[in-house]
Amino acid sequence: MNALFDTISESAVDVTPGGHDYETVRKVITMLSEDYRDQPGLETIAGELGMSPTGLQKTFTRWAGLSPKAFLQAITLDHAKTLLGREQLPLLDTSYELGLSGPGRLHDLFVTHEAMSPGEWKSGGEGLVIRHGFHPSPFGRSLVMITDRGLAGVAFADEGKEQTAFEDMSARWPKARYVEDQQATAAYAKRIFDPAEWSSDRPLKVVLIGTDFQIKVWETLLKIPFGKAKSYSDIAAEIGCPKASRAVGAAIGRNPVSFVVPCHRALGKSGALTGYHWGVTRKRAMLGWEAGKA
DNA sequence: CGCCATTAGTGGG
DNA sequence: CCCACTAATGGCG
Repeated sequence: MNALFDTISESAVDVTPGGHDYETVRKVITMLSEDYRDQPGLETIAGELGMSPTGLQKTFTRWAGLSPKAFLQAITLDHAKTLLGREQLPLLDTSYELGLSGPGRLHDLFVTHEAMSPGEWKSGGEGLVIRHGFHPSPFGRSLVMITDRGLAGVAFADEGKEQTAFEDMSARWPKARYVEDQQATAAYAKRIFDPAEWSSDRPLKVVLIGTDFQIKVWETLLKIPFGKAKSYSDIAAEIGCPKASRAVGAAIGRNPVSFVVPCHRALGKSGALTGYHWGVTRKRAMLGWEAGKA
């Protein structure tokens, strides 16, 4: 189908250069979110996109692991509420102490993290060398940033907006030295977006650069298992600041390592998506995608 | 009831 | 001052 298969091959997810599948999915999600009152059918949507219903069906299933109908089900408010329901995590979880995300679920992205202290990054990343590159992902083009201590940033850009994403990220550590190095970041991209690469044997090293409060919030996000979600207020309670849910939201919004630190798994108490730094549509896509793999 | 819109309280940066 | 929150309140089918 696509002759230009790149380094990330043989996966069920959309890893085609340019993230073509995601582009289709993004449009569908946008349409559904706008017209959710009058439930456009598969035919209508396909028509709008200039695709055949079967073609759309195929693209969808390849991307999400779900039929469009099931996907629609997976991104409703109702489903989001289900993600929030039940299941309290033990407050002191062993895997958390080890810095692993999630209690041993087979297909989860295992992460070891290290916090960079305020003193170290306060200078705006002075002395820090950050290598970066863009790569296709199931959620559009992703910008991956690494230091010699591990992964430091993951961002997303729609077609043609790469520069914006880069500026957004580099503004966070204005004094760091930025070096383009696609070769180095490609390995990370592959690890991050292909579930087949997720394994506890070979944890992904992440360096979290933020304030104490932010780090606490991000660590809490890392404990939310794949395919689940928590409300901002749950997270606030868990870090011992039950009234700070709004501040939690702000901290989550500053998470520099999107997707890896699963900020898309934070929802409003009602199940509403409420916001996402790289666009609520992308958040909806991530939750739907996880629903298809969970 | 249920679904908005508005408001006040809130804590971190 | 800004903000990816939330519970309470009041209006309107």
